[in-house]
Amino acid sequence: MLSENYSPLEIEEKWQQQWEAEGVFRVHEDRAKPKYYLLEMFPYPSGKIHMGHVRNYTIGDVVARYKRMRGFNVLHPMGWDAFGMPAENAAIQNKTHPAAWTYENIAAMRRQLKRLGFSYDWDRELATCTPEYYRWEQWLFIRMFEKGMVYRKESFVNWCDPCQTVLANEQVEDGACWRCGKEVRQKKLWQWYFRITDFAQDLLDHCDLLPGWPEKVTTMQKNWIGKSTGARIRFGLEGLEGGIDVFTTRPDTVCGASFVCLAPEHPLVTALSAGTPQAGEVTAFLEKMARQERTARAIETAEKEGVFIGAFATNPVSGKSVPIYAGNFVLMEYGTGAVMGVPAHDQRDFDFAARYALDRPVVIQPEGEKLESISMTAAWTGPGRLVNSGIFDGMDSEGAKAAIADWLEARNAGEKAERFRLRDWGISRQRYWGSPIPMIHCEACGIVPVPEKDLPVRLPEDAALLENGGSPLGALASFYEVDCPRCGKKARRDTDTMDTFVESSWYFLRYCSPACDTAIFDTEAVRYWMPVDQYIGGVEHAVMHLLYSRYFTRVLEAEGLVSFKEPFTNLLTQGMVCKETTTCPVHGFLYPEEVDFGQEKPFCLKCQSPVTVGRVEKMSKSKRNVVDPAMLLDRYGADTTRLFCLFAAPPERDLEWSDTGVEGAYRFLNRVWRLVLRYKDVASGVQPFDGELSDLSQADRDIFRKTHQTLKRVAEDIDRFHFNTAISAVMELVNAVFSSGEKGEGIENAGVARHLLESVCFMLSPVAPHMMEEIWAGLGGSGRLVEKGWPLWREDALQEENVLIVVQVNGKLRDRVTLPADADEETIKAQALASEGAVRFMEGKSVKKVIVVRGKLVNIVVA
RNA sequence: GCCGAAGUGGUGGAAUUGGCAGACACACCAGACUUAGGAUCUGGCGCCUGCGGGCAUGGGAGUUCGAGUCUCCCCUUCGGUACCA
Repeated sequence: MLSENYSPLEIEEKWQQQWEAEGVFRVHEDRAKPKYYLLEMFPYPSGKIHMGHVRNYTIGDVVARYKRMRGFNVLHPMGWDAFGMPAENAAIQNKTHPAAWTYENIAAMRRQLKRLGFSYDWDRELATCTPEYYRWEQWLFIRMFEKGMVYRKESFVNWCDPCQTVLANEQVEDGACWRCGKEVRQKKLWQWYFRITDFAQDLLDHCDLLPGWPEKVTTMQKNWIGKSTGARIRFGLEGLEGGIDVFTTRPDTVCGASFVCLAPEHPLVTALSAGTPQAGEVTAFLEKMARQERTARAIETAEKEGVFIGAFATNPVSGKSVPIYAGNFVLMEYGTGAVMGVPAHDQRDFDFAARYALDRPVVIQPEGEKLESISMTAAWTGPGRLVNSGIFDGMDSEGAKAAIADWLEARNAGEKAERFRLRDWGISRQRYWGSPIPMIHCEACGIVPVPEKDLPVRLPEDAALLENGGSPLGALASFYEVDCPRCGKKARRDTDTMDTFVESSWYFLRYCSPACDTAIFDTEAVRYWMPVDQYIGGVEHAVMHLLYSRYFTRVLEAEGLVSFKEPFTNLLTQGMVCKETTTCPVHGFLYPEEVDFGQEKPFCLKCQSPVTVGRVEKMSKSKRNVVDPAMLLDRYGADTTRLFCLFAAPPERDLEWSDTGVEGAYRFLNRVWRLVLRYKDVASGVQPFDGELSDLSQADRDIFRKTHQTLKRVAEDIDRFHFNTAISAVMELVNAVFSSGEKGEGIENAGVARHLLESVCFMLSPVAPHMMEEIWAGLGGSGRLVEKGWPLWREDALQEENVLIVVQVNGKLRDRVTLPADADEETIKAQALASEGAVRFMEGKSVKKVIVVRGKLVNIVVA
């Protein structure tokens, strides 16, 4: 039944069809079994899969298949994050419809994923661009609106010109758009916001309650949420009513304030400077600031710049009068938009004071040092004792923070305060290919949600997509002209669509009951499957997607729709797939086929210049260092591709592409095939050996023992996601069988051979499922491997008869002795002391101490 | 600047708790089989060596009978983040 040669393509197609026909990966809630929800981040349907997908989904598939074999009821779904701008851009370029483009891509990528043999329950497939999906997103939006969790406001937003849309703060990287990389500018716009900041504290607190997440990711989330603890302090306005609120993390330094500085956008700047001699200068400064891009202002490590606005403030603690400035380094959107300037104890304030010749009184004296205002070259930001601070003199800075805040609170001039860096999530997008926001603007009634019976608000198919600009829905009268659901008068439908990150913030819940058309999800199904036991994806989603998903889960919990706060119990962030780049001084990055590597020094085939075979970087089209998975599948098949991805590097680390590495993976599978051919006749028609070890010959006993040891090692390695060492353990076993066969000691006992072949088959089946299925069937096995239990190892069969004991003298390896595994400590010690190597190095010295570690080593300490 | 992770042969990487550093693989070298080998099988493969051994996990100190692993300092690389008050 097994063919002479391993022919992957034939085998793979056959088993993929078989699995599909039998529906072996279909799952249902089964309360008899423990559940395991395994999820990989779903892809954007760009058209074809890349190596990053292959790696991500291979890791997931190994775990899914393994967990099934370990008796879990495994939910392993796949779907499409299908809304987004590439579809729209492609539509404009190719004159197709985004929907057509998207569905074609989905079909193509589905075909590719199927070719890789992933064990998905395809019956649960979903695409976020279908009305069946986004209908529930609109439903939830309305529910959030009714509870005040979503609101509308006009403010400055990040605007990307090429993409013609708004970006959330999380979507701006280094002042540039996360998708197209172009610089982002600020624009004032009416936008819908999710009140994610309401959950800032809760999201932060639970970062420490996610032991299954990499610390790296929780740290990034904590930093993003960015909580600062300090105080709000109210400075009085000299000669006027009211005051200026500043936020500071260092209330202990308040007596060292020598100025107050406002953000240029702060309303008090114009109000206070009006009518003063400085008014003209202030206006000029504000105009200059307005002209400068706000992000540019933030990016530049620009020199501090400001202007005195002609007014003075009163320090509520010291009573001192200080000048008020407007300055470029103060941000309106953080804190209160105003700061107290303490030059001696804050570096920014120090720089600003240096430029405008402001005082820098010292109010914190560090231990064992004496700071002098005159001689300081940098601010002292460490701890110390308070000086020049009136009644607070002598206190330590840490204690003074609370004391001063309390003192201020008692006098109604301030209080302890907390600030978060996290801002509300702006989700309006002025684009077409997204979920319409289900709201109607009525002149009489204000903002009115679309009634539930009218959901979904379908995305119209006939919107015109314009090369540059304007919201496509905003130009489509048939879409926006509606009657107010409340008063019936003419009203206007909201023409923005939602950020596509909204769809990916709850898709994991929808997989539990993807066909449910009466609710966002079936409560019972969610109760059974959620939370996701293991989530796998790229670390690039550490902030955006993972934070939004945690937020959404909290919203649903607050609404009583789910009974947990954290959607993902365990998270694995896999590394990138990288490859070396080749650069020509004239033509830039080159494709490998544009280079002649045959010469001593490789050169560019276009211009003959010598090229640099450069850094190993993430595979990307622009760097021209991509490997197309389709090519691998055609050449080696899915099993080899999967094996390579798992063997070449541990999952969290970057995987460096290697042509010869793939060859190696292919070679190993061929070797396994030959091993099976060698023993399949002996092993056919018998049961795996399960008797007494003493009934076996020495050689068979060694193989049998090694097989059991390998079963244990592989299970433990997969449990902790060390797929590379799991595979190497099987390689060792295969090597051992080959080399014992070479010595003329091939396996004699048919049961031992059977046990070996079956074990190899089970152990490799999560990695190379097609080939193993073929072998299993060829050996006369019944059923499908995923439905089988993982073979258990026998404790008694793991035990070695003899152990190798390392003999050290003063910690250096000097000899090795082989002893029966059950030898007692005295025997071990005696044998070690008598060993040749030990004797030689102990000569002329006296033994001080002998350390015996049973089963491992003896260390003889001499002097 | 701040936060985090990582530095081990020519290369990718092993080494659950402190206990033989370099498993497994790639590359390379040699042998066997062969008309042939880019197939297969077998063996070798950290560096130095006077063949006794010595030195080796980014560098330096420390703890320990014993350190890739623990502690402290420093260096490099890669991520994240930044006038956040």
